[in-house]
Amino acid sequence: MATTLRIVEVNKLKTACSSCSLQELCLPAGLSSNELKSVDEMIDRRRTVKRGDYLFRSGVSLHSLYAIRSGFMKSCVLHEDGREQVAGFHMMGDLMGLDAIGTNHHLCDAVALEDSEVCEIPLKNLEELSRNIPSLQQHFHRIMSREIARDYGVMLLLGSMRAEERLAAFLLNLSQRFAARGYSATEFHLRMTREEIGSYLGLKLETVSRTLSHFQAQGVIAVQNKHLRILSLDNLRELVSHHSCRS
Amino acid sequence: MATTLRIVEVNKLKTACSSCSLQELCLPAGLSSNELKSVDEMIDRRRTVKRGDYLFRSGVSLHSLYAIRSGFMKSCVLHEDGREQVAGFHMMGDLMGLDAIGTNHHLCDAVALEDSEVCEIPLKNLEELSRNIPSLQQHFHRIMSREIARDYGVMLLLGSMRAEERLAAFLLNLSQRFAARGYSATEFHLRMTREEIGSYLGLKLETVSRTLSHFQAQGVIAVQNKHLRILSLDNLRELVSHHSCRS
DNA sequence: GCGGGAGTTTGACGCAGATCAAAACGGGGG
DNA sequence: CCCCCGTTTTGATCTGCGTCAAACTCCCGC
Repeated sequence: MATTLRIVEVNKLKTACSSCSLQELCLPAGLSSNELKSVDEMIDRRRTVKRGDYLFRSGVSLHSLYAIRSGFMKSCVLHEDGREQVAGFHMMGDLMGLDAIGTNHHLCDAVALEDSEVCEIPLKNLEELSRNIPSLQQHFHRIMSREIARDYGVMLLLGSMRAEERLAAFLLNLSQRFAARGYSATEFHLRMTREEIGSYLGLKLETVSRTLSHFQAQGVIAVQNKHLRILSLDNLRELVSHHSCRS
Repeated sequence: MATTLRIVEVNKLKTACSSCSLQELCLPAGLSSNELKSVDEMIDRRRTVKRGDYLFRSGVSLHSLYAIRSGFMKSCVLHEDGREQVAGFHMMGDLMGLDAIGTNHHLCDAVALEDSEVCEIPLKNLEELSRNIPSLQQHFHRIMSREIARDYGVMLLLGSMRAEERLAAFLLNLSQRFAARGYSATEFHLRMTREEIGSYLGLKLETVSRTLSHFQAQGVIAVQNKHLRILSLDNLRELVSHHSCRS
């Protein structure tokens, strides 16, 4: 894995929040046009991150939160002994950097899995603005809380599911998230490698590959390299909790 | 496991935040006495929860966050198929219920592992007050963020550690948290069963028991039933990342 | 103090998934 | 267009932990 720390800044060209198609993912509903204007001003700048580059690295101090406008990223926690684990995959509308507020230092790496574009939101600005716009404050709290909820789901997955269930849950989760963004729920491009999937799911890449092949043999999905088509969402849902009938 | 839903409310007897020994865990430093007074008023009431009782249950709507004043609790996420997993253990100074802000419904059960006392903090009050007291706002954000950071740690543990490492990490974590609260870092009472530890760590109770016995045989700890003494914190630290020398 | 049920320990065995290995594939750069 | 290297697939074997089972301990209520 290349370890170039190349962070490319491109345009200040501001696509205003008010005209952003991700508005309803990113911002609370029902902001007045005045409030929208304040939010626009809060966004520091836009930044592009090329595939393979870091948006931020573990250990560096927190400057801003980042809302993903386009592209696809992963976040990786690292253990002191060099072990590394993918903590999440992030797509348009997701907010990154929340884990760093507590200590003021990022505790995971954020790496672009394809060329991506993010909005940089200085935490100070967000905090100040949310003091004045209650619905923004609530929205921000909800976003943080949802991240906690997501993490609980991952813990459940890692702690009590077998390989097939993990993979099925993973595919369903991607499916839902793509669907929520207006893309197909049943056909999409996996932007991460088998190894990254494995790392996220606590499995080895061979197991991921084998399990995908197995799903394909069962006619639940069709995979060809990174192109994935879900043939039966229902079967996939059954797989999530079907295989282990123990306590 | 008894499933009585018995929530006992006892006294409104208010131990003011200003005289609470957990103040520095719970609240930001440097509040004026006026601000402290506002915080006092924000706290709705105190509640006691008997060992085995629920503080809140998964699915019910969020009323308040709960700060633990004394005692020990666990939170359990449940999967639709009945599987259940311990998502965390919580002690004095910890804030519970953060996962529910996103959906307004609790997504885990909170159960007392010993008689406990909590402060009930209506979310609305907290939000309003933190709009007026910036340091409180920041503090709250930090607390949520730290929960996310903690979850990342658990994900790392569940996704990439072997049984010995998990248990060692778990004991070290308890040790640190007790120490931070002024208790012994090397000698404490495990309030949870082997099964609950296992559930939290993604292991079976037999594995937990065996691994503890193994640690004892190595002279790293001394366990007798729920009483635990750490004989060498350093050895324990080595165990966390020593055993697996792979990528 | 005594009985019983929940919690714990320990042993024997099996299996899901890790590990090792090798071949096939694919796509990006020259 | 072709080469090359990173990725994926598939097979064979190994192993850590789960599973099943049985005995033992500790409380708690009577």
